[in-house]
Amino acid sequence: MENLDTAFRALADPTRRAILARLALGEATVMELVKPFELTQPAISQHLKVLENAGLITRRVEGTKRPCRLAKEGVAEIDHWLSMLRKVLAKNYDRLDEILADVKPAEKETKKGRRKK
Amino acid sequence: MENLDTAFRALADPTRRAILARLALGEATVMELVKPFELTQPAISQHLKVLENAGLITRRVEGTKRPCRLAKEGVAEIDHWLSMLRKVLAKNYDRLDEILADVKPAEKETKKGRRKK
DNA sequence: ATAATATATCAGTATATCCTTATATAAGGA
DNA sequence: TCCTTATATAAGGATATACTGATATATTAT
Repeated sequence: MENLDTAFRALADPTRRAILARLALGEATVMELVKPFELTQPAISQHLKVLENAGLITRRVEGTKRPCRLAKEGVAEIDHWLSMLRKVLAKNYDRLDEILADVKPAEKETKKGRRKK
Repeated sequence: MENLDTAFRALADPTRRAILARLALGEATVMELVKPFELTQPAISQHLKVLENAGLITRRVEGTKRPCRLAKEGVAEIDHWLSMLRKVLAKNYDRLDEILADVKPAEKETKKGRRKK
């Protein structure tokens, strides 16, 4: 699942998350996305490339502008993977906790008392 | 939000996602986690450190073993951030689409016809 | 004590990432 | 046509990552 690699790596950068957050408000051109940051235009363009490759945004051509917007599918894919963990944590975890709660008191004496020095 | 950086970066590696998937089935020790991979034990230990720092797993001490398990909170945090995008994409996007559908036909003539050469 | 097992840490290396400046390309307007 | 604006790409440097093999540490068994 190399696509998830790309997607999660894309989300690992605060600038890129901020860009996505901005795009959540609606389309924006590259220069509009540059403004709020103390970064150069090439830097933002490179971030946008990363986001596009990750399937998290799409771009239209409008004259010399390239308005960007969020891509449904990309977010959905990530979401899908996370839902696996989410389910486990929501449903099974409590039961697992009980199991462990049972195990812990019975835990083999760990001899911490006679540690050297 | 430096924590989200760490969390998403942790998820960007397929080995680490596989480890999490394994832990979704229940606790496992380091050596148990090493087995399924063609990686050395130090490699897995390093991945576990990354996952722990990201708040995605926790570890108990049990004799010489360090059983690992998923950490609810970490997943929740990521989930929380993603829900922002999810909401936008689920609720507002269609409306945005309509707006853009309106704009597009009115889009300024882009003169693609007279491109050089 | 000594050895064995489970795990962590260190040193080194290859590759990737994030930024910058400089430059290329493409469209729109004078 | 020439100039400007919007964006992309290239080159280079600093830092981070993902491994490996070697070694350190802690716990348990003998």
